[in-house]
Amino acid sequence: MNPPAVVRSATSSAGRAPLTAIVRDEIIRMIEAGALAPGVWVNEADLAARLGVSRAPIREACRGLEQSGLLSFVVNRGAFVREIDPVEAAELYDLRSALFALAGRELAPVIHEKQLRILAKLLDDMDAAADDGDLDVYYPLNLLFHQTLLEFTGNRRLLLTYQSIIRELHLFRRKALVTRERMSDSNAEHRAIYAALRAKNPVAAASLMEAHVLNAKKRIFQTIPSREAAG
Amino acid sequence: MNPPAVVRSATSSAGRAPLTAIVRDEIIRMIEAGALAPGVWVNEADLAARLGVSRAPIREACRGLEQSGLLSFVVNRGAFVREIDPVEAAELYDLRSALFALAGRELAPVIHEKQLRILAKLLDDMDAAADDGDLDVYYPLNLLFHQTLLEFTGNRRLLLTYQSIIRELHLFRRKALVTRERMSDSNAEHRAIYAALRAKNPVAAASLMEAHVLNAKKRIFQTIPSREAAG
DNA sequence: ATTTCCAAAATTGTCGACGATTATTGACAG
DNA sequence: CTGTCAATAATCGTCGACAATTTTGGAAAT
Repeated sequence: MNPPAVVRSATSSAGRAPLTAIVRDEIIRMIEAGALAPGVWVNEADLAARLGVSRAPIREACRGLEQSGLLSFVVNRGAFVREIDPVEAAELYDLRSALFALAGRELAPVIHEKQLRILAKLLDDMDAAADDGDLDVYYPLNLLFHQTLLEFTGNRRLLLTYQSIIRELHLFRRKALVTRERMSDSNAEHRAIYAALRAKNPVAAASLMEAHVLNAKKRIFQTIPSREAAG
Repeated sequence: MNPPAVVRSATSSAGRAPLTAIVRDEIIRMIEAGALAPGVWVNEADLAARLGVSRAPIREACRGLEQSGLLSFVVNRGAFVREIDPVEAAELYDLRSALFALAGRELAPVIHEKQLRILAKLLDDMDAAADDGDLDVYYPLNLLFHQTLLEFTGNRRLLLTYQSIIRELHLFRRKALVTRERMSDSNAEHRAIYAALRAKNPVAAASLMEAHVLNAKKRIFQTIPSREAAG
């Protein structure tokens, strides 16, 4: 008999975290790592065995992930990682642009020096990565830059909704053609946003941040769709 | 006996809907009907007995509702209807205003005559209700008007996100002081929105719709908090 | 070789059960 | 009368089991 996987020790001291939460995070991790690609079927028994738990916490976690748009259930066939088609991806980009603009409008009046320094550091790092043409460095920094802006607003709800949309958008697996030039262009937009925030100009920040997301949308859809979706 | 692949309708052939979905809808209904007030504990065994099912579908449904912000789980104590505090309510209003503005921006360029007539009818009905000072008629019409605008955009994702926020906001149970005058003011804003849409002016529509939600926010927070939450 | 059919295997949806944790009751002391 | 604390009851989180449904694999037929 296989010993239970070492999973139950997330918070050891007090009452341990419910298995459902652990499973939920693990599935999210697998999706983001690519171990669970869009369209792929989620085998409950298999996951249960691998995590050393029963199917109940698995199913509860999947129901949560269904609601957050990462999984979809088909009756008597189980749960599947959702596939985002171009139409829905476009809708998600529009949503994201509106939320990002809102973040800018809320952040500009209240941003302070310490926060600006953190952003400036990220901008420099991204420029360095762009000069090297190193997407593996640029991409996470880019995500972090956006997320940091959202966090600085102090609007918890806005951050959560934004993150949820980003996760879903991640299921739209069309790779944009990322060139050194595009990274530089993108970071130039970041610097314009930074300037508007530093100037504490809500209207400019909102406008630039909205445009920034819509430009990203354009770049994705201008890229010729690759033939890799079929499995 | 191989039916064409297209008509795999979920209605008749494949038996009944999963219990989880039924339970989920029932809990939502109870919340909206006030049978489950914010802060109230959701008794799993009780619900299971009343609906004639086991606890498994109940728990799965609750996990979904947790993710959509209507319930919150406390370890070893179960699920509770969430309570929205003023801070979070304010955040939700801001989100809602951004989404409503986006709807206006997207709808204005594409709205057509048939849709405008439907809106005009709603406006007239709301004015009638406002003249009568009948909130019980005005309030549902008001909800319908907003939802219809979202539907007309054709942006499914936007509609879903908006509805989710509205549901959560419903958990912030502070009653605004609704007078005949306020209903008239509100509907005057509706008519301004209608005019901007009819003129196919995205900028004006977005701006008016954003302001409309922010005015509603103001009205809620100007109302003196009532002593009814505790219990 | 392809299609049709049917039994076997796999999987889902749902249920009841059990230990662990939390809430409640009620005796008892101050 | 009030507060403490143990015994009891209620509830949660989790598990394994089972019927219904779907998928699989291969034999039979075209």
